[in-house]
Amino acid sequence: MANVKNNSSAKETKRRLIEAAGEVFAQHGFERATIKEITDRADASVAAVNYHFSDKQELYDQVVQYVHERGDETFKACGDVPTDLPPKERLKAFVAQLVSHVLDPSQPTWRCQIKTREMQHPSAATERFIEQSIRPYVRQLEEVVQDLLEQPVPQLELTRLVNSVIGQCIYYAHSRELLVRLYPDQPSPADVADELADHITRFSLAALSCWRAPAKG
Amino acid sequence: MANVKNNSSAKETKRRLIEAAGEVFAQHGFERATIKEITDRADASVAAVNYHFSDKQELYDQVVQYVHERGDETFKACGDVPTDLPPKERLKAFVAQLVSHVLDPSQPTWRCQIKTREMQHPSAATERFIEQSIRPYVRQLEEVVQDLLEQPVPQLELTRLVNSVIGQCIYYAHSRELLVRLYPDQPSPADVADELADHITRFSLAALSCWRAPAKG
Amino acid sequence: MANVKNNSSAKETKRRLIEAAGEVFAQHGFERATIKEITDRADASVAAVNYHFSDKQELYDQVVQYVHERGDETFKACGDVPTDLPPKERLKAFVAQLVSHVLDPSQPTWRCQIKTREMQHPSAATERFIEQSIRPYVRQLEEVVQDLLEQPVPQLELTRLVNSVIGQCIYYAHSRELLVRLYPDQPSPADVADELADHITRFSLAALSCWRAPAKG
Amino acid sequence: MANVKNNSSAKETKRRLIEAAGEVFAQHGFERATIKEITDRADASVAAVNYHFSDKQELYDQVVQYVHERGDETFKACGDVPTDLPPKERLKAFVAQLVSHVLDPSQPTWRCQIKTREMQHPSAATERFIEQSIRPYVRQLEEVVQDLLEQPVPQLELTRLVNSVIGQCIYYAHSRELLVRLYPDQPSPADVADELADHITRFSLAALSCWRAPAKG
DNA sequence: AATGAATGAGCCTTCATTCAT
DNA sequence: GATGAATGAAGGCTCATTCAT
Repeated sequence: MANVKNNSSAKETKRRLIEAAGEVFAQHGFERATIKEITDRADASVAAVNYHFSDKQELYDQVVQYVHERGDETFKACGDVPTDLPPKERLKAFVAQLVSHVLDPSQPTWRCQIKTREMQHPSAATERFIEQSIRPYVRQLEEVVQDLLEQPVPQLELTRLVNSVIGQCIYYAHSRELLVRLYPDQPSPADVADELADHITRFSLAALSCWRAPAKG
Repeated sequence: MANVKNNSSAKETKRRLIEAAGEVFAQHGFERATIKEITDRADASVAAVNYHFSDKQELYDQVVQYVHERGDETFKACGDVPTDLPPKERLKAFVAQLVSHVLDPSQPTWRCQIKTREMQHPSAATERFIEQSIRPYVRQLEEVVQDLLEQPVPQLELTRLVNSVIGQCIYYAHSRELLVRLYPDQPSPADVADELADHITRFSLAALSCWRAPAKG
Repeated sequence: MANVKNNSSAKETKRRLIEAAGEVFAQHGFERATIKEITDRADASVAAVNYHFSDKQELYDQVVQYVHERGDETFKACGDVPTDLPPKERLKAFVAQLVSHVLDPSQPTWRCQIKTREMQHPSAATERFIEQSIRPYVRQLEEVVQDLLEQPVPQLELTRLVNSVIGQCIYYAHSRELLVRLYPDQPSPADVADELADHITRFSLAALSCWRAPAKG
Repeated sequence: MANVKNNSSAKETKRRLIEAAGEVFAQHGFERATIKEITDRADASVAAVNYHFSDKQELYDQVVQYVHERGDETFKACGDVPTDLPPKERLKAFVAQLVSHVLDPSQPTWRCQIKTREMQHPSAATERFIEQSIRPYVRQLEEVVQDLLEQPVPQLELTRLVNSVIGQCIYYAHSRELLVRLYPDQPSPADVADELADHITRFSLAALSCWRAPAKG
């Protein structure tokens, strides 16, 4: 009674549910998250989830979908980095994109947490995301790295070089909780994403500029 | 299998339960893991968990404890790296220790998974582990990195340099599932841990040898 | 029987549950009473208890509440006994009210049993009942007894006189099981409540009319 | 280890178990009482109960037995009241015995609680106790009351007169919790058992001395 | 004689899901 | 279109009891 949910069109309700589900799934994980908590936050009834979505699972899937949409944009933006830029600039752009993507403080925290969870146990939607967004990104990054080297290197070595770059970036997202504890007095990574991107770029450029192929076996 | 419970001392049973719990917790996470599945694998009754441990939670805690014991050994081993070794050798030793720790193929897979989960949402036991094992390791690594540089750098910069080294190592553990999908044809990281450690060492040494302080502002 | 759940509004279901719970709690006590037995009698599923009430405990509390509601009416009725009636008549009215309250054969047996249990280990609801219903009753009874005496008596003595009256009444409720065994051939107290009230009134009037203060010390 | 239970003969252990069980059964009731709590208090292992007694039930029965033994003594003591004493003195003695029995402060509290519980739901042992101890007591009390009256009264009336006497006594035991709440500032009944016995005797004597048979119909 | 180890039975509770309205 | 009412399934936990030692 007096449950005035103004402009509660079906779409609006679905959006509220996804938003709320994102928070709850991020906080508790899929299993521990309860539909009741989600619908409470979304100001809906428990039956609403099974009405608008078929399942708890289906709701989760759509949350994941929703999370990846932003990622798609981010990574596609890398496709727009002009190919005629100097390789150093291109590396800088790629690193900056990745760092700002995983640390973007304008994004609600739960998106990053969902993404981290998904990367550990990829669902179908995430596998698609890997293929459609991450793989092209990695391919292009490989090109950039190869351009920065004096001579061609075999694929395996190129992959590892790229991994070294990406690993530095992802670390701040994956090990967030560890870093908070190890360095409680340092600024939160999300607040200095620019500085970190700059640091990683310089570290990687330094390494690549001095790179020598390993002596075999 | 192994339904022989003849020499079932209390300790033996507890060990079996922890072992089984490790697998199940790693596979499903704390919530989804059921005591029944654990006790089935350990060939015990569900009540056994509440007898030997008081709780499902207490069982999980002891699993975490058990996991960290190995980690303690690994990281303490780094304390034994002779301090009079050349800095390059020391870096190599530290990287090798970390990589082999997170990828150690002789360890059951679930230990790594539990550790990853714990690092995302550290329990009390993990917080202790961070303080007692990881922090000393990081401190020493900072010294090594500083030694490799021509001149002293401020703490924040030193921290980020260390992060760049560690990030490369952890990446192979954290993004295991992603890497499997991106490079289905490449050897599993765990099988070439030595090569990876070598690569990361060389990449980091190259970067540090060319390192220049960032221009301020 | 009565498996017709057609007009099953929420209130109706709650009522059925409370009714059934009353019987079962009375018969077995809180601990031994099982939700299953309650819901079986109420023709509901075990989960219904946690839906309509949150707890087994909450259900019990509401049963107690329900029991006391009748008591409230009874004792409040004593407030309506005209104060200008002769004291003998007022005593008779008070005794009759109390006896009929504790023995009321129109009430299901379980109400009395619950009340007895509660009086032995009062819950919060029962403490409220004591304050709101019993204490005013006792106060008024004290006045009546004082009026029946030739001269004022100290509070402690007055209290004991009132206790002597009340004790006679309650005995038939508290020692029901004992009386059944001692006097198997006598009519059940509940069936001769009027006679008992009359007897107790006459016994008490006789005592009070001859009452002399005790010799001190 | 170092579990020095000096002089722990079998009998001694049984006694400790019964003592502990009495406390726990009194506090929690049969169902809620756990063997673990009992054996903890008795400094024994949980298996000891099933070893020394066969059952939880059997343990409870022996506790009841133990409780009634004291009652037997008390009530049998009434048989020793000289029959040639004046009826008033005999009444006084009977009331004093009953009051001191139910309020005896030298007895652990739990005996009274167990007894109260048992009177509400008599077990086999209690039924025996009723027959062997209470019935003779009531018989004798009936004789005393008859002696105090000017003329013979029918059995039913005699019974009710006796009930009026007994009811006053038992009230202080049964309604202990109620009295504590109604009169928080008055002395505990157990501490003034003598005064109460005196009061009840005088009240009853006053009533009986003025007693007139009810007008029939 | 006494107990540590282990368990089966049963209970309360939670939760996703269904369905009549 | 949306929900209050209700439930089946399953899980964690407690506890009296058993048994080998």
